[in-house]
Amino acid sequence: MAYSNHDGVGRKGTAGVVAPQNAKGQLPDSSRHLRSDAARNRRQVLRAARGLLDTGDTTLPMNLIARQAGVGVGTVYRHFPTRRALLEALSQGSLETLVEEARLAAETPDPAKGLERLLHCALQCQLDDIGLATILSEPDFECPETLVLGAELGRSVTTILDRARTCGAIRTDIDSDDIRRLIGGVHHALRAGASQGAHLDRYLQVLLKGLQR
Amino acid sequence: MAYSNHDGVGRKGTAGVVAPQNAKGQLPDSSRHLRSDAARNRRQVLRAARGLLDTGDTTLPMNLIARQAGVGVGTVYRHFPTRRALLEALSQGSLETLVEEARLAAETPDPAKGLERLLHCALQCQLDDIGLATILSEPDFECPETLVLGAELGRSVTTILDRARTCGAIRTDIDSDDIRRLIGGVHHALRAGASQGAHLDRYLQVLLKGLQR
DNA sequence: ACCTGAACACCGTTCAAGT
DNA sequence: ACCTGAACACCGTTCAAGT
Repeated sequence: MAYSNHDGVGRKGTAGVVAPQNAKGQLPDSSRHLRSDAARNRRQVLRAARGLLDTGDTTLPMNLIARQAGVGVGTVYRHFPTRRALLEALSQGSLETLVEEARLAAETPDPAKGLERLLHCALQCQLDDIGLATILSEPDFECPETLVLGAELGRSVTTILDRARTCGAIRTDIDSDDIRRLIGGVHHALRAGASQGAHLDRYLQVLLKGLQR
Repeated sequence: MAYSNHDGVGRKGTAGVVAPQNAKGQLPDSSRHLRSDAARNRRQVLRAARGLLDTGDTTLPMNLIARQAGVGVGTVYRHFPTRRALLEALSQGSLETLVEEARLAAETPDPAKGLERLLHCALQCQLDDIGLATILSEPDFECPETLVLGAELGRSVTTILDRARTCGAIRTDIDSDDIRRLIGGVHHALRAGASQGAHLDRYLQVLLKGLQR
């Protein structure tokens, strides 16, 4: 995935080659015009936060992050005024991946297949990055970049739903926000047990069948 | 509901007439053999905690509870060694209600109707008491009383599933723990939006249809 | 511009001292 | 038996002082 190597640092497993460019070869807005020491601090903060998140700890204590990143707390707050902002920066790569997948899903010839593809990918992305799940569970974005991405995601979902509805594949009273919430619910159900993603296919089947007309 | 007036104090709305007996006319185990001042402190702690929980705040800060209850922190810890224990005591009444409803659901002649009744009630109970939702999302109970109730609930759910499976009403690869997780997921989905329970019927329909063979 | 870290309020948890 | 609350470690957040 070309989208994982911007400044959000890598997620668990990925080796963390931090390139200052996104897939379009531009510096992300949030890192543009940063003094080099500031950029470095920002990366360190994100790296530390990512480490904590991959632990499964979603609380992201600012003081702890500052300590692990080797910066003052104030620096963390300067770069990320709220925990939400930090979370959005951490998950930007995952969100970009999901947005791209949703776009592809919306282009799938068979609308039912497109919906299935969308839901599967959304679940998998949230399982892979709990930060993504966290920001999607509360859909008011703080950062301009993620706001744009979220809007694009919403449009793709709406497109898929419209097409699936038109061909009678799904019930008519479900909108894109319902999908967001239901996917969040299934994700929650998947996490609420020992074997995290082991039941993904089964629960996904339940959701897909449940959405049928 | 006869089960709401034990020592768990009332939930939101209920006027909080605290009777020291449960529906069977016995003192709950946790309040038996308590010195009268201890019993009073326990009630005060539960009352304060319930107030916080009804705010929607599920964090239940022990120090704050102690302050609001007018007792020392140590007293809170003495009665409730962990937050989980406190949560279980708070939700015992709701759990009893749900257990009773599940028993009735298991006796419903039509297994499909029984399942529908069970799921509807489980969702409604969790919407009514977020404490119940919290303890059910992590099914290892600490208090003997709630442990027993949880086991009984599990048996009813299993009974309902067995009967529904036998008559071909539902898929064969869903067990009672799946139901617990999926209900928790739908509950989560319902909370993830402005209008809390407004979509209950719709999401419940999705789940019920999804569970069909 | 940006960074630092002290400062203050607050929570978690324990435990010695009380009645 | 039971209660109190000081004590210590730690987090959230701000902000004056620095470079």
